[in-house]
Amino acid sequence: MADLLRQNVRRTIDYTLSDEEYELLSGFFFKKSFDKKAVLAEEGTTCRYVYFILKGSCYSYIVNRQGDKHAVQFAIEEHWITDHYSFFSQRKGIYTIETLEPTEVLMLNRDSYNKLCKTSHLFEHFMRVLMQNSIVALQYRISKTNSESAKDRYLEFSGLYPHFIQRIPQYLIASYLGIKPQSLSRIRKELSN
Amino acid sequence: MADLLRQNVRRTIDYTLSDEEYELLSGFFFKKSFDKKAVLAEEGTTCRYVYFILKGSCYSYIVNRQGDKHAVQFAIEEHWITDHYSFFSQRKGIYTIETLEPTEVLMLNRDSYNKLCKTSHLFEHFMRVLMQNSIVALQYRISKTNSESAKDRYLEFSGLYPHFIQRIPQYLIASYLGIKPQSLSRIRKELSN
DNA sequence: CGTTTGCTTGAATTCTGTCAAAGCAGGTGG
DNA sequence: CCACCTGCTTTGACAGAATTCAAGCAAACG
Repeated sequence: MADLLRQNVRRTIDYTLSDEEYELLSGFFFKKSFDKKAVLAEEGTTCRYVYFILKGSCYSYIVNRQGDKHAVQFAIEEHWITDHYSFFSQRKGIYTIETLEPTEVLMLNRDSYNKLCKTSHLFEHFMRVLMQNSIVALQYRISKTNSESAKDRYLEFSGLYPHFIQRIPQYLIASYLGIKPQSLSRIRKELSN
Repeated sequence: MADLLRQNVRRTIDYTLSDEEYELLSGFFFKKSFDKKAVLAEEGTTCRYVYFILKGSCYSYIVNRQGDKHAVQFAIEEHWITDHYSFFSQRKGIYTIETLEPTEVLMLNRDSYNKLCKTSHLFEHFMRVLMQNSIVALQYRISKTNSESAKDRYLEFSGLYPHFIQRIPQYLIASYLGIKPQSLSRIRKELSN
């Protein structure tokens, strides 16, 4: 799909951009391709972009004091990803974002983001609804993390995001679910009986 | 503070509402008082309002299959709370929101919320930034839940929200942190040595 | 003043993590 | 084209952390 961004706007706020509107909007983004394992944003340095995935996939993770990586978010085609903390505050990032495959993205920097929000009520609306949806998902994830067993969380995850199960290595899914790869392996073994 | 809402707008988007703007805005809200343990929103029924706390405190929780309550969010003065999922989708709620003390709130229903967003770029901006801030906090909480021990999570929580420790019963804080009250009690004992 | 509610503590159990090793698959270079 | 390497998954034995069950206690409440 060439106009993945236009499609995303339509899906999100049920509004179809005219050709002029679409041209205007996409003028603020620029397209870029990354290899597998490329770093889009790095802990310790300011995250300067929000990324919209056109093709490929990536994930964000945090590193704790012991040096372990913990997956925070996955993003595939038509998903948005950034270090929200760093991007909005312009402070040092706390997450690293890395591609899982060769990946093509649209990038929007902070100035463009601000300008779009300021000059276009429609864009601000779009962003508000995107964030609304994120909050719903994040809060749901938190409540499930605290109230369900690892097995049930895995079942729910694989039900909600079957395409992720295909494309994302198991040790990252384990870390996303807050368990070790060995534990996930045992859960899967138990479920296969 | 009489104009807690005006103060919240100023703090959030660094903009001071004129008297007319403030009058116009607050005309969409209505004020209401609740007893302790009053239910503001209930699992299974559509959540019709977002609440802004003027005085008092409340919390949202989810109930799992085993019937255990799990605290999802706490809200005190100048905080916003709702069942985001239900409020925005207008479907049956998945969280219950209950007061912890006698509590005074401003309530905004879905129609007013929509109308405000549609007619006022400023309000939409305000909401967008509120949500942006929520996402930062929620994502941070998820990453810490998955990467830190219960002890470290408690230490961080009590450092970030010392006022919560004062006002919120320990068993709810335990549930917010994803552990049992007995475990939190043991953690606190260990920390006091 | 008795009842309820929340916090603490102990002992036994269950679940997840840790450590170590082996198996497996895909990719690379000889 | 095959052998090897590397990264990921699986498995087993054991250690450790959190839960469960149960009891006791103190403060708050009606």
